[in-house]
Amino acid sequence: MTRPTPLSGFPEWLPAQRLIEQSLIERIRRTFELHGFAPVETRAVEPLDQLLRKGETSKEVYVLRRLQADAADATDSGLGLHFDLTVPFARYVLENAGKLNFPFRRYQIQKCWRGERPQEGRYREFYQADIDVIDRDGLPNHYEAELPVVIAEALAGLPLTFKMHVNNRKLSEGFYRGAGLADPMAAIQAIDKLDKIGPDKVAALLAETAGATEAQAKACLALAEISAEDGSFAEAVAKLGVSDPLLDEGLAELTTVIETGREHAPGLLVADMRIARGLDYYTGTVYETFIAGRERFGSVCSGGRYDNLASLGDETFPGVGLSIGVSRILGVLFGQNALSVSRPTPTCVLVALPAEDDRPECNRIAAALRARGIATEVAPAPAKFGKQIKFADRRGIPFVWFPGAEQQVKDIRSGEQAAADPAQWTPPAADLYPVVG
RNA sequence: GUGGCUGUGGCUCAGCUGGUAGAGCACUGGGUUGUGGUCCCGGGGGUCGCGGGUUCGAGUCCCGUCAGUCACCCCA
Repeated sequence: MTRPTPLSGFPEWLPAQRLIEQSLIERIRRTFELHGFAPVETRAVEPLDQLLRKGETSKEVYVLRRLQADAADATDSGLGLHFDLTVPFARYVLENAGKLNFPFRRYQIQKCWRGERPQEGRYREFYQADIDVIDRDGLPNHYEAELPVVIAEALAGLPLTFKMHVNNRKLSEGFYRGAGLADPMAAIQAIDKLDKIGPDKVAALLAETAGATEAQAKACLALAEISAEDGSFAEAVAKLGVSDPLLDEGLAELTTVIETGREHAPGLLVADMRIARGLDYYTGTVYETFIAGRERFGSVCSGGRYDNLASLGDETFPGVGLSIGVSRILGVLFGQNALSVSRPTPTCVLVALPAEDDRPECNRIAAALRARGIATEVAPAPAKFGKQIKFADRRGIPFVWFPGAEQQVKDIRSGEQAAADPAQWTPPAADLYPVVG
């Protein structure tokens, strides 16, 4: 059989990288729980109509089908792998509304799948770490200010600088409406392309899809120019001379978000009127996060407020959420070798095996160490001690244990060796588990 | 889905205008008789991505295909 080749877009890491990935996920998980978000895991698949109902581009959804299903088989109901965690969560909330307490704050760290052409920092199978707060009927604005603070803590300590760009759909929509545009939503989608196609083409697009006059297009572009790390953006918007009640609402909400961020996550947030986001279910604050110097990688943490994603009859469940692109951040970290791990295996102690007959004794030593939380393995086969030390050295295992009448443990980095009792001996805390840093 | 580039031991790569497949690292055995890392000597491992064509002869040239990769699109 020919050697299997990697599947593009479906990354599989070596143990050292997986340890780094796990430590990043663990760090995020602990922060989420520290802020009182409850864990949830949803199934990998959703009915296709659920996945597609909010205008997602259908071509990126991986569809699930039984190999034996024939064309006429109607029970082959059309399942697709989820492409994010927000849509499944909205479905989950509706399904369990009666058992949940609102406002409900949950986190979810799971794989997602998108059938796009992969490239650096973009995968077809990847981890997202998602927090959302969903309430019943109404959702106070302060949650939109709270979530970025949680994210800032989750990502703190990574050797990367994050900038979260924040805008508010009400602000944009109100402005466009106040400026007299017929189709504010079309204008939002046109402005979303500003970075890619430039102001000239956006102006043309505004005229074409949103029915903007030359002066209106100019006003839209002027709004998109505004950005600030503090509340001063509101005055800049006011200077453009457009007034609309929805605009005022958006300005007030965005000010709350920015000012809260200034206090609890200094340096993270920037109000940026050009952030629009393609998804049409957002109704308030929208977020996109970039790594300083790696803006081309795209957003590594995005989300927003959605008022209409989940509704049941006349009951609505408005929410706000943010998703960390764990795999994408990891891609950047691996790409610049920014993180390393002290060893590629959890094993802290290798028990040397003098002869096969000694295995029962070695197993007892290993059990005694494990009972006290020390990751231990017994050498695979009897061999000269030099070889067994080499075995440990190759794997970065810091300690080799020699059984016998007087048991000894050797730190193979320093060469220090001393008598030790498996019921007593403890390694330095830093050696207990692989350290990521 | 469209276009550019690239496919040679596990890894990084060399291989001339076509002439019988190489190096370093890694692995493994020994020197060193049960305490490693250095050093020295030896060993294993490759359908040259796959299929076809040109040729006396193809890793090398041509066509196709698959995979990887980058860009577009879209997004975490």
